[in-house]
Amino acid sequence: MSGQAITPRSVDFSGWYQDIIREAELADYGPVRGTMVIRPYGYAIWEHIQRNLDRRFKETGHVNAYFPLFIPYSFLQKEKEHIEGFSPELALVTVGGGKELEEPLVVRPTSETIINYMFARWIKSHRDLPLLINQWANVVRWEMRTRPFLRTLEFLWQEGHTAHATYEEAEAEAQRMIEVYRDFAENDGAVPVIVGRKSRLETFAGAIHTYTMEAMMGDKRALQAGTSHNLGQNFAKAFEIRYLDEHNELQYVWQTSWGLSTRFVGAVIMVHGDDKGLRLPPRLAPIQAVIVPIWRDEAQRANVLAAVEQLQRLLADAGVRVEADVRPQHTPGWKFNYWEMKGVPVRVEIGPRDVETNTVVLARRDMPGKAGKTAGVPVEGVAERVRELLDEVQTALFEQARAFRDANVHDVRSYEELREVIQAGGWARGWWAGSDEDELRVKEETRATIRCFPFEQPDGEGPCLLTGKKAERVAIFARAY
RNA sequence: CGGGGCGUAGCGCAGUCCGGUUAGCGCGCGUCGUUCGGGACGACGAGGUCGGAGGUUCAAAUCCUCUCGCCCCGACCA
Repeated sequence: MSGQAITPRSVDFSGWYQDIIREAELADYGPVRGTMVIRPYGYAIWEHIQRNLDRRFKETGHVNAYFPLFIPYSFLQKEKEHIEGFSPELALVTVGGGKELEEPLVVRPTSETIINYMFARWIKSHRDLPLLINQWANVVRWEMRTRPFLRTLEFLWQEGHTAHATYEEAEAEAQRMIEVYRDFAENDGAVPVIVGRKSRLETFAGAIHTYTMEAMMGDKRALQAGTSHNLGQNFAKAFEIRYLDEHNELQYVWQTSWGLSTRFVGAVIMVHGDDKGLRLPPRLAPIQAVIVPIWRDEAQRANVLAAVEQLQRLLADAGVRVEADVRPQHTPGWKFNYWEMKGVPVRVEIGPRDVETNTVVLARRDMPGKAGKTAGVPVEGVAERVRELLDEVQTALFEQARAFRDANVHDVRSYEELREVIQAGGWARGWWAGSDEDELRVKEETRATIRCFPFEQPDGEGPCLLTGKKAERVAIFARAY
């Protein structure tokens, strides 16, 4: 912890992002290019992401399991589009125990193949369906260009894999899970998202439909924050996953897969962070309230520390994740800055004046300086007040991010308007009936891609912004991470 | 993989063009003292194979060759 000021966000977003990761002690670079060490504070955020997602998965009937890291290379080749999509970024193990392996092993880039291989052995009857499984795991994708949390050679995620009797059930599941992600992102992460379907070009390798939630970062670039796929019967046919239906006839299952990764930590940083550091949504914050004591002499110190201890217990008993920073070597001012860098949503200050009046000072991270500070808050009922404040911060962060997002999504009617909006860094929304080639052309000329066709669509139809043809839906274009 | 930049103390950098005492500075770190309501101050101190290898030279952080790594911008992607 060097304690230095970080690069201002407006000067160099990328530099700012990296500074935050270092200064808030979220992660460090690993010795191998493109790898990162997730440090305890960063990992704690991930643990809260896990906890909140896992609860939702269980509530929707899913169970956790674990599948192997190594996958026979031949498994990936069974699904044509899947292998084509992933082969450029595979890590292969060719030597084991000092001997050349007969068949190389793939370090999983995702687990559809190995999980579906197992599904084929487990699914016999319609009574075995639906099969709803999730796994928490690491995966490896040999990316060219890496960035902490957003794209690393190895990352942590969860991947859900399900099998159903009908297309309709699988489709419902794929959409249910993107809705679970949206609920999590917006309510726990305070990250507003636009949910929709990917274009054919952007659809997952091996899927028939890919759903996504797209979030706008502080530099207005888009980030795919979670995806859900309707895999149709592609893998079922590749792995012979069949069941006997009620009429004693063999049927292929219909499947989904869905994932959300440590990338979401990057989203939280880039959506909420400011020039003072991280701003964590209370529901994901490892520490929700930090107590900073203030004293001048030994007598005051004893009194203040006694009050701090009492306060800490009050808050902890009320279910607030609280920490007291009693380190003697730092001044209060230093600690204010330190915990602001760490993004702790609420700070409780307690000094001699407060002890005398049996009050505390509360400060909220989302509002800068004095505006977010309230003095003279009675200790009596302080836990309730802190809990309310945490809810207020949670809501405020979400509203702020949503206002920013909404202010930067622009409706466009022509290619010219689209170019202008993209050039200015915003998101462009417009009627689209273009072909894959048209989409590629837009990408080549503007570096923007179709992020999704939002579920939320305007009524009626309109002329395609590029071709002028009749379009039945709008697409959102943006430059993305 | 193309383009650009950079490797000197934990972090940020100066020194490199033009070779020459014991390689500096700020922050951080340790001890002691004074401090403490928005990044305190003083004194003393610890910390370096100058990314690596080879070469040129009386002498290399500095010049030459090779090499490794990291960051940024592109193409590819959660």
